[in-house]
Amino acid sequence: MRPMARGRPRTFDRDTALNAAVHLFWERGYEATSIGDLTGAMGIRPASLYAAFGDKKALFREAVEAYGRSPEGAFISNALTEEPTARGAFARILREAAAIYSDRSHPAGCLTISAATNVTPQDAEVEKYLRDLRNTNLKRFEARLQRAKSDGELPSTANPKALAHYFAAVIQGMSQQARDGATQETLTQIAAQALNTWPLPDQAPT
Amino acid sequence: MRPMARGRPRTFDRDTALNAAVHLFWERGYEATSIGDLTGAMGIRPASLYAAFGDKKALFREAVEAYGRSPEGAFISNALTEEPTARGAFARILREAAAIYSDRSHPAGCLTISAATNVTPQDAEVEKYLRDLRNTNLKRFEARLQRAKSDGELPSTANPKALAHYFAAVIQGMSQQARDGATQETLTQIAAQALNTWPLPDQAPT
DNA sequence: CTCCTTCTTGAGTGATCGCTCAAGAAACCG
DNA sequence: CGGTTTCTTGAGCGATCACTCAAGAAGGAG
Repeated sequence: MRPMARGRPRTFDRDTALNAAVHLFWERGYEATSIGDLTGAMGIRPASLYAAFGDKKALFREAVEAYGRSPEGAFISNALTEEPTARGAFARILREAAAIYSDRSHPAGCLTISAATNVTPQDAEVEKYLRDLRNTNLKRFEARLQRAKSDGELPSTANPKALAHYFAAVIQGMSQQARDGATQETLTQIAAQALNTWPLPDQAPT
Repeated sequence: MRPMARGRPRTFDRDTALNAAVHLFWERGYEATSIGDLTGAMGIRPASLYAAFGDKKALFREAVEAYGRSPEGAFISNALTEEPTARGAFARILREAAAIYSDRSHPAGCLTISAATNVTPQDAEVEKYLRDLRNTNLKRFEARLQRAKSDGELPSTANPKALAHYFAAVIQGMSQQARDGATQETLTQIAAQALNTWPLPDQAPT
């Protein structure tokens, strides 16, 4: 049960403020975004931020989780669970990445890929947090491709782990290209080229 | 002519100190590396650093230039100028990237790709400096592929710009994978998969 | 030797970092 | 109404940031 609200109510919308933090972390990354930047964008004072979210690292983790629930952050998981074939899943992932990473209504590229690249040793746990997320996605890729191999969608010579790393690398490269200014058209061409390597299935016996 | 050395000579080796700076910037990136980190690794005091290199941004630019002259930073340019065919050049680039990015004798991945991903607005020029380097490499890729198309090495249907972005994305993804812990074997498999998409030449008339 | 130049040393600049605290304000409960 | 709880406000904490300065040290020139 949700306890009754007691005391002075919060004067700002927590989700709205969190979305502002997502935007800033997405654009600049963890350490390059200061508490002052955050309170400015969220429209609150530092003490309110700390009362509502804990400290900067806890706010960042909440921001990453919120990003992961948003359409821009969830499209990979959605494709993996919704598409019946592995090829369909990766084709959709690449196509949607091209559209989302270059969408100018939000920062370019992927927050999980680029928000904690340059950190001081004291924030190494933040870097590890995102790296673990990336490597978890890698394992999901590999598991989906292993299933495709077992199902016969991929040939018996296919290497699920190598293919998983390959598609992960292409997606991370597309994120970087988007942050460097690539258009949706260009990213879509990268995606199409990447999908050209999809292994042909075993020849049916004649 | 080199002017005569006057005044008290420098007590440290400038190139050795610069290499220490390269290593730190490569590992952590521009803003996550403090002057204190640098002076500690270089074995000098702040005033000596400023006397020898100017300010932090000038030191970073010198470090990037030194990286670009090192084998780890020059291998792409070397392959483009030394290999007679475009396919040979990109095959070599991908193969060497797999070896260099995962080499544990220095930080993982590519400095140009990862050293200025997360910067505050006041250091935006540093981010732009590396981005311009990346986009210059992209143009070199495109020019080499355009030449291959003119030479008939690539089919008349090939899209040099799209291929350039594709290979750049794969290389940037390989750098990220290396920083996330991928081994040389895994990176080599990514490289092989990427090269599988090389367009087949026009069929010779029969 | 003295003079001149340049580098090194040690201390310290103002600004910004993440974060906190005391006091006041705004809700509900009885 | 008073009492309790929680949030907001404004000021400011110690630490670290990039950077600088005055004084001294180490070389060549004359």
